[in-house]
Amino acid sequence: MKLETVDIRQAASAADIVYESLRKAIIEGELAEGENLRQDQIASMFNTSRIPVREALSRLEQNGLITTERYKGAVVAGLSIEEIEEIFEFRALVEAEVIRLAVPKMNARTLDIARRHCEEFGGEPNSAKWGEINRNFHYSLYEAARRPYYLQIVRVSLDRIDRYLRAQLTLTDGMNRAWREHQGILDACIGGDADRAAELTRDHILGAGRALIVFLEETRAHGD
Amino acid sequence: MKLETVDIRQAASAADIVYESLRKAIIEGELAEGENLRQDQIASMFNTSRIPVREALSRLEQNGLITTERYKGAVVAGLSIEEIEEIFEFRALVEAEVIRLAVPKMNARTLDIARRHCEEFGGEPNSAKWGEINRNFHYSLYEAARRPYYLQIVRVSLDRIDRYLRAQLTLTDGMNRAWREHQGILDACIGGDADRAAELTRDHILGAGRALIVFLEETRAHGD
DNA sequence: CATAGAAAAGTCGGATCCAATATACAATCT
DNA sequence: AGATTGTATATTGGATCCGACTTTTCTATG
Repeated sequence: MKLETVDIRQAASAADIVYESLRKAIIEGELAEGENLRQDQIASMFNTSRIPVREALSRLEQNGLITTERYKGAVVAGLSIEEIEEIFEFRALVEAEVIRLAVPKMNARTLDIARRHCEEFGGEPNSAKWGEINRNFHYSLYEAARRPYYLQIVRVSLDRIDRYLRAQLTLTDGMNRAWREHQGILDACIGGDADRAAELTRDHILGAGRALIVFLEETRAHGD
Repeated sequence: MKLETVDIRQAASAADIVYESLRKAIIEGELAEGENLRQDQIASMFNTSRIPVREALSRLEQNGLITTERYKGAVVAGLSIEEIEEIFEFRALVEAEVIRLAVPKMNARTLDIARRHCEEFGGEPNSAKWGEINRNFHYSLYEAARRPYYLQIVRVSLDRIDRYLRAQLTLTDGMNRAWREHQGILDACIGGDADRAAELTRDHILGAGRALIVFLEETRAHGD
């Protein structure tokens, strides 16, 4: 007898679940910058003890999403203008290289998936979904590079600024511009022009970063 | 009355201490690849309970130094040839950029410190100290870039391959070559030639990576 | 003697309990 | 009244205990 076996031990630990939930809540902006995270409170939300919560918080701190102070607790991390600039500069460097490495390895299927994500992006005015769609588009192209180490770092970098990006894109009219630039990047990939795809990706990220900085300097100057 | 004030809050938790100790032991190769890490064994070593140990292990896993499996425990992570290649490629990209950004900001003091680290490197045949000296040299130059985010990522990347690097450099004669290349990089920095410093750094890292791969393919092929 | 199955030991993840520290607030003194 | 000190509460970090799962060992049986 042959059975379709399923690995029942997906056994995501409680800590995994808490970690993923909090990560999602932070990058989507549900938990505001500076907000306190009480271990007890989180534990009761998830019907668990504080132990897995502490492990989750420890991981979040490693990834820069929260800061903790001994005997004081955890707060959602905010980023200074300088830190945001640095992260965008870094992303521009790394993601441009990733897509340069990816283009020669792309096949029709990759490009087709990316094209669908790109179109999806155009017709979607919902900001909550925007972040996911944006990620899907970029990652669908990056995957072809077969560079898991790069991608993991890109993911962590993006996590830290996703929240700000979304705010800026929905409040200003950055989404149309982002869409056009995505189309340009996709065209370069289809044409097999790795250098051009890299250059456009770099400009796309740096441009978004500059727009975000301008936006933040305005809002932060006028007190929220 | 004036007192010499001392911060009595020894800000290091037990988990911090365990984490740093294990990290050091792993990157210095004292804990061999594949070695099992038992929680209560480590706990008794540090005269503590398993709780801080678990937190330390969780952080080590986030940084890729160990892998854990539910109910089975943690083992020191090994890297495949492909993973090592990818990390070197990544380091070459990022560290070249960091030094390019750093050169225009270097002052006499920075260069003097770097020069001393470089000389120290030449006269030191002890492999245990080599890793530290190598790091000091590179970081003393990188610091000038004032890019904490880049540097943190460089640090984590280096942690993962430090062990292999050291093995290769002591068993083959890579140290003299590394020393010469360090001198070249330092000269470019002194001359204020950012592009040249970046190019040399890139070559330095990629060259070390290639040498390491050759070394590993030999040793791994012939069983240990 | 080999092997399947049961029992025992070892290990990990999570719950609960205790200690250390911080914060808020009331009491006291000038 | 204002500042300072003591106290009560809240919160975190660590220890111990318990249940789940894996691995190993032992035993019984063909």
